This record gives sequence, C-alpha cells and structure tokens, in this order.
Amino acid sequence: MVKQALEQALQKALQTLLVDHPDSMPPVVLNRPKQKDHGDYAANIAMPLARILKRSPQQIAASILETVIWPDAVEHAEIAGPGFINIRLKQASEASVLKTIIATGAQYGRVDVNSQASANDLHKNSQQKINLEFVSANPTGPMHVGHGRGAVVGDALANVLIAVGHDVQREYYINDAGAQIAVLANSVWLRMQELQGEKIVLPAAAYPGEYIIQIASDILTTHDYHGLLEMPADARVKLIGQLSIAANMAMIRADLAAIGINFDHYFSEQSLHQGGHVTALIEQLQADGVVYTGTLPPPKGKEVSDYKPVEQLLFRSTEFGDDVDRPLAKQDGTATYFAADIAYHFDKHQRGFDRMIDIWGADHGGYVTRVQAAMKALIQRDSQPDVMLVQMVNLTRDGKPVKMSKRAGTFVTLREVVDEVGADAVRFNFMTRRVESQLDFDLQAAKEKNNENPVYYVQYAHARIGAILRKARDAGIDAQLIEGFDLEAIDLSMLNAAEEQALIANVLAYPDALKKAAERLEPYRVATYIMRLAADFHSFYHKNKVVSDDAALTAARIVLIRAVRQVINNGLSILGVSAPDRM
RNA sequence: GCGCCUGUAGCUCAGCUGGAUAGAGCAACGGACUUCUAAUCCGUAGGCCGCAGGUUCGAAUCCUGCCAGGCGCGCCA
Repeated sequence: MVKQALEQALQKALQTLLVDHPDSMPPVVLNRPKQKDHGDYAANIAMPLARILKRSPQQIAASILETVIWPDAVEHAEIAGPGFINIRLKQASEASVLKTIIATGAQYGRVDVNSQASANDLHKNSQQKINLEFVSANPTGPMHVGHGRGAVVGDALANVLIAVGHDVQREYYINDAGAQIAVLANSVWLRMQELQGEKIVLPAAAYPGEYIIQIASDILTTHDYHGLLEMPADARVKLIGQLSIAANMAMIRADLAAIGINFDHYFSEQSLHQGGHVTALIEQLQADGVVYTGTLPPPKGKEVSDYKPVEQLLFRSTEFGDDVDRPLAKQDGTATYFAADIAYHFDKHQRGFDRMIDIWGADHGGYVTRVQAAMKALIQRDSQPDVMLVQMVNLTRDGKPVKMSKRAGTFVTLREVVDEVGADAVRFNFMTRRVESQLDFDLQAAKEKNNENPVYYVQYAHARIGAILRKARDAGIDAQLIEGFDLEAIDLSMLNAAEEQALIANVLAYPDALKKAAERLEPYRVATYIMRLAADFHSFYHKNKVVSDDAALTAARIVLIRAVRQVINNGLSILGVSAPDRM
C-alpha cells in the first residue's frame, strides 16, 4: 500500500540522518490530516527528533526532504506549521484501491493468514490463540440489558480479532455451582408445590420471576410430582437444580441466538469442582507457598454488624498487587467462587491460549486485581486475563428511566428489548460508545428511523447504493460494470470531486480502523468508522448523480459506490448487523 | 476511608499511547424532494474540553491535587 511505501521511504531517510544516533530512532507514523490542504498524509517525525538532534523541527524536516526518495505516487511534499511534513499524492494512485476492494470483496480489510504474500507479514508472527470469555450470565434467570451490552461488544470484538488474523474462541462460563443454585432449585420446587395446589410462602431470598413458574410447570410434565416429594431433600434439590440450570441455559442460548450470538464453548463451573480441579489448584498454590490460614479484617466502608474474626484459607494476593489477601475456602471448608475462578483461568492457560480476554460488568471491577494476582502467582504472567469492564446500561423510554429491579421482578430482559426494537438496533446502539462510558439506551429512540438512530442511517446508505445500482441496470448499463469483476479498463481519474476524494480516502482507511480496533480491543471503532463512511456517502449522493449521460463518469462512479457498499457491508458484518439492499 | 470508570456545545457522545483552526448527531434557526430512496442533504448559531497546578517547543490528551457522578469494597456469584 501507499502508506507503507511512504513510511519506508521516510524510515530510510532517517537512517541516513541519524547515523550518529542509531539507537534513538523514533518510529515513523503517518496520519491523515484533518485539513484537506495539509495534504493526503502528514508526518510529525521531525518534532520528536528536535531534542535528539538539537536542531529545530523545521530544519530537520528540511533535511529529511533533501534526503528522502519518494515512491512514484507522491506528487508533492512540503514543510508546514511547526515542522510537519505534508505529503500530497498523485490523483490516480489512491483511486485504484476501489478496484482492489471490489476484487477482494468480503476479504477487504481482513488479514489473510493463509496467503503466501503475507509470509513475511508481521501478522503471521503475531497471530495469537485467544480465549474470549463474555456474557457468562448466571444460569438463574434470563439475560438483562446489561448482559446484552457485554454480549454484543464481545461478539464484535471476536469478529474484529478474527479479521486481523487471530484464532479466537468465544467462551461462556456457566456459574452452575454454589449457593445460588440451591436457591434456584428451592424457588422452582416451591412453585411446583404451588402448581400442585399447595399453599406456599415465597421467601425473600427466592427468585420471584415468572420464568420460575414456567420451569416448574415444565418439570412437572416430565417428572412425577409424588416421586419427587418422596425423594430425600438433598437429592431432590440436586435434580431440580440440574433441570433448572438446563432450562435457564436453554433460554439464555435462545436469547443470544436472537441477537445472532453463538459461543464456541460453554464451560461449566461444576465440572471444575467435580473433576477435582479446584482442590488440585489450592494444593498447587499451597505448594508454591502463597496460601496460609489467617483472619481477614472487617470490610471497610459499610456497616458490618455481625463481623466475627474467622480463620480461613487465604491466598496471599497482597504479594501480587492486591490490597488484601483473599479467601479460597469458606468457613465450612468448601471452595469460594474465587478459588473456582482461579482454577478456571488456569485451565484456560493449560488449554494453550496465548491470551485470555474477559468481558465483565462494571460491578465486577473490584475482582480484576485478585484474579490477575492469582494468575501471576500460577503462571508468572502479568495482566492475564485482560479484563474489559463494560459500564452499565441506563434504560429509558422517552427519556424516563425504566425501573430495573431484579428483586421485584420488574427488570427488563434483553429478549424484551430485542423483540421490541430489533436485533440490529440493539447491536448497533450498544456498540457506538466506548465500553468505559455508561450507556443511555432509549427504547423509543431505538425504534425511530431517523438520524438519531445510527443503525438506520448506515443501513440506509447501503440500501441507497442498492437502489442506484438497480437504476443503472434499468438504464441498460452493462451488467459487468454493475456486478462483474473485470474492471481493469475503467478510468477512475475523473473521480476528483471533493466528495469522491473523501470517500476514497475513507474506504482506504478501513483496514487501519480495523487494526486499531483489534489492537486496542475497541470494537466500537468499527461502528464509528462506518457511520462516518455512511455520512460521506449521503453527502456524495446529494451532490453527484451516479447514473448520467456521461458514460465514462457513470462507470467510474459505479465502481466508487460498489466499493463503498462493500466496505459498509464488511463493517456491518463485523458488528453482526444486517446490510439490507432495500429499505 | 479505599479501588476502578466517567466529566468535552443545551442533550447524547467522538477526539485521549501529546501535534496544525476541538468534531458529529439531536434540539434551535434558515434552506433543498417533477431528479439514482428526504430513513437524506446543505447552511447558521452554539465550547473557561469539571477546577487548580505541573511536565513540554506544543496539553482535551501525560503527571499531581481537588470537585462532581456511577460501580464496587467479609467465607454472594
């Protein structure tokens, strides 16, 4: 590509200039300037060199320009402002990307791991086997809207990472162990008794939702009530617990499928306990000398009336950067959730992943340090897992907050929202913001088909291109031009209107946008990128007619909009949003 | 009290591993449909980038301290 050629040319010039300072060579980075009259690319490389060479940035930039041998595509380069090198390219050199995009289609922007051409590509060596864990909602009820945000972001991130050549496994950790499962089983059992005509009192700790009644009713159709009644309580709780988990997971999977998300792997917490992995892990930590029996101080910052000092098995997480040591076993000797979670992450490591990425809700933020501390102790690796904390979703309708109380059973499920506004609107809207920002999601606005709702804006651009191409077909234009791939003969040099240039520059930037999204684990970048591209297209559309009497110009513009359509399509497919041909 | 996240236009947000004149959408105001889809576009107006210091040739961006909001802080998961 042109950009790499420019960077290499500058790099070479710098090597000549920096012979006396071989170690202090800063990397050459080219930017697309915001101002059009600042050229097609700008390099700020002279500025950081000012200190090293003890000369002014302008002087250094002048030296670079004297030394550099530009590739053919460069028309002009000049020094500007405090020491930028602004580079302007020859007109046709960038437009040729349009043909490349059409030729490569869905592959445009992606790294082709198998291609021979990329044998010496950096990506070949940096390809990672990544485990991406997300959602992991408890199997005690339906997914709520907050889970949905994590789900959508995780799925898109997986797509982004795969697109740049990584090997990604999507994983869901099922918290199917612990006290909550007993609560679930008891809640279901109570409802079963109720369905059998017994009078029941639902304790405050029980799950109140309607779905519990549904599960209870389903179990009654497959299991004999009196048989269950006569079972020992332990066995009954265990059985109903398993059935309820299965029912909830089926519901969760269906909810996920409704927004187009499928996991490669579901990992059960129970399996860790049953396989003895949690005990084995604690033993290993003991052997490493990072476990002791001790007493934790009372928690800070909230009223604790019933605090009693208790001896527990503790992990020395303070040795690995945590504030306080963390318990591995409860008072009754059973393993904590934390212990199982360490075993889980250790298991991921043993499965051979180069990298683990976890997507958690913000309410688990306090948990990051201790898991990373444990991984540091176990596998001597820092910042594993790499945790993305997704901030809360504030659900509103017409600007008024929607009550979200799980306890009262009034929380809005993800499924309800998807059914109301559609999967595309949910997915796109959840991905237009950085995960660090809280997200305001308005049910009414998500249904509006206007400029406030970015999903329709982008899809409309795609559909509009479809309409133009249909029009072109009706006008009798050669089908080869509209849907074929033999476009060598088309002259693109007349695409020099400002809107056309902007579109070309924009589609050219797609691979970089994707790469940046992958590097920084920020899939929202793909969403903002295509919003920008769609805006440029709508703007182009209003000022320039594609199908006209000028056959040569019509041909060039058809190539342009086909390329734009392809890039919008590729971006939307990363986000898991549909790209309709007509709306 | 401590930890993490956030604070940018009236509202919702981009821009944050330092670069040129801080950008979008909504709302406001004024325009554009006999034309390839107006679910769109064009224009006007709107900014102590939370506050105060510091580092730097250069700070919305990095550092420190404060202020405000969100999340969390025993053997719940």
